[in-house]
Amino acid sequence: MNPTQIRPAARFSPALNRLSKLARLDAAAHSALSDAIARPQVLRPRRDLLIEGRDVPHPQLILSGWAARVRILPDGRRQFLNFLLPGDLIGLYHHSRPVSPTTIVTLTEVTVCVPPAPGSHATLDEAYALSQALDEAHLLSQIARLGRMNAMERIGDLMLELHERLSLSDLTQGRSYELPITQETLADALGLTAVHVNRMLQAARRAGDLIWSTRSMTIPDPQQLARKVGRSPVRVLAP
Amino acid sequence: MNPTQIRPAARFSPALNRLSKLARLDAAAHSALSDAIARPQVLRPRRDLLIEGRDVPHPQLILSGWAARVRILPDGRRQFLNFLLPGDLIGLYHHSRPVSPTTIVTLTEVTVCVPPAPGSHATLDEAYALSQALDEAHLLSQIARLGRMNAMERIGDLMLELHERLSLSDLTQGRSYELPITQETLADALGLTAVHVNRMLQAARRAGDLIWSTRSMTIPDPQQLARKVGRSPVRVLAP
DNA sequence: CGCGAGGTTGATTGGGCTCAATACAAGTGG
DNA sequence: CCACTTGTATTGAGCCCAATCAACCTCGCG
Repeated sequence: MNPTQIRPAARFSPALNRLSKLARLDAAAHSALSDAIARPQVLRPRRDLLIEGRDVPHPQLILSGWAARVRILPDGRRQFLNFLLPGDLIGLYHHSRPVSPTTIVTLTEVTVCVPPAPGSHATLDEAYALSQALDEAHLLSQIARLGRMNAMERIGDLMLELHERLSLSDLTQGRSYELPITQETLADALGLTAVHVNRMLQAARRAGDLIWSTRSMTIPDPQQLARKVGRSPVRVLAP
Repeated sequence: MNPTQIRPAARFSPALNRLSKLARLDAAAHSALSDAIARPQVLRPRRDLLIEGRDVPHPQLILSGWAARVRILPDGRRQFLNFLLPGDLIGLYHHSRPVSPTTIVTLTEVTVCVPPAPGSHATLDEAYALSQALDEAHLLSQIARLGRMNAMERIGDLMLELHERLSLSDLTQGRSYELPITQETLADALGLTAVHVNRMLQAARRAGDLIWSTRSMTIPDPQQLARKVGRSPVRVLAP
């Protein structure tokens, strides 16, 4: 079956699911979101979704594919600041005339839409706020990762985070998930070189911690890996 | 003159100034903020302002002193995620029952107050949103710093950022500012060891880039240093 | 005067980088 | 169908930046 023939609501259900799980959307919010999703926009890989220093015209919701915030140093060194996955919001600010603090670039083919403006549905606003809080928590984790973890721990920790995040939008298959990025991209997210990431991934496989093959990642024992790298799950909500 | 005898509005003017500069506060917002500032709370160094995983009871505004978000790894490694300076807001979330993603600890004696709740003054909300956007931009910078800069660049870049931020609240004296933290604290913010920070600070002095003495930092030529470490100022607002 | 925190210095080690070559698969055009 | 290109992954050798370990110094302060 050709995936383009699937109804948007079904094709982009991961993004919808994520927001629905964050806050229980009422019928009106859900319907407004569905309407927005019905007007998707597709971008090829390596296209800019936002550009550092430019005005942010409106927020966007990732419906499918992977993107990343990126910062390039004057001499060409590149750092991916965080990954943006289906269900993630970008460019959502609450002040007037916002300017993007970073460029956001697509890593794969990406589908986005313009979500309902904040302030129209209380439950949706709650989902937006939660999404933003999660985003902040992930940035903080990224800082600790880069500042105080060694290469092996960084990789393990990030792979666990991605599993955690993707499972929120039902994009995991048990202990596996699609990881549609190159080792070089991974390196630029982890503050390492591609060569070293390659060696560490092999070491992780030998240790039975991570199995990477053909754009897919498997974590045989997430609990054990979490213990090994000293990771605790991200939480922003009281139980 | 004993500083405790100064009126709160004057003593804590740096924090007030910062928020006033972010958005032009109208009289009502300014007065509400002044009322809040009139009920300050003082904390000694090394006290927790928020604890990771615990409920956030209400937002807080730093009136004086330095604090930091911190993450401790199970084996004791410590990473300061960002510094919190006078005028910075903490624990401001827009969803119900927020939980703090990190512990926040005072580095010096710190004065805080509970700022007016969001939603009561439009200009104040604008200032809150801008403050939050700046905060996010600084987190992103911290990620690039840790991921892709060497020790010397990290130090220069952070010292420039602090100068930039402190000047927003008029806490700079020309090219100098008070830096009331130890080299070990700096090391934990920069993902380095205290020993190495010490060596690099000496090298920076020899190079004429930074002059650190008795808790005070001077940047003889900010422009030149910015060029040297490849830094561009943080902006979140269209001009 | 003794103590402790913070700062300084030297010697050594090592994790991750650099440079370089090779392998391999997917296109792509002749 | 093959030659060629391009992007990605892999492997090896050597080096360097920052960590580690260990003294020692300085100063404020009880």
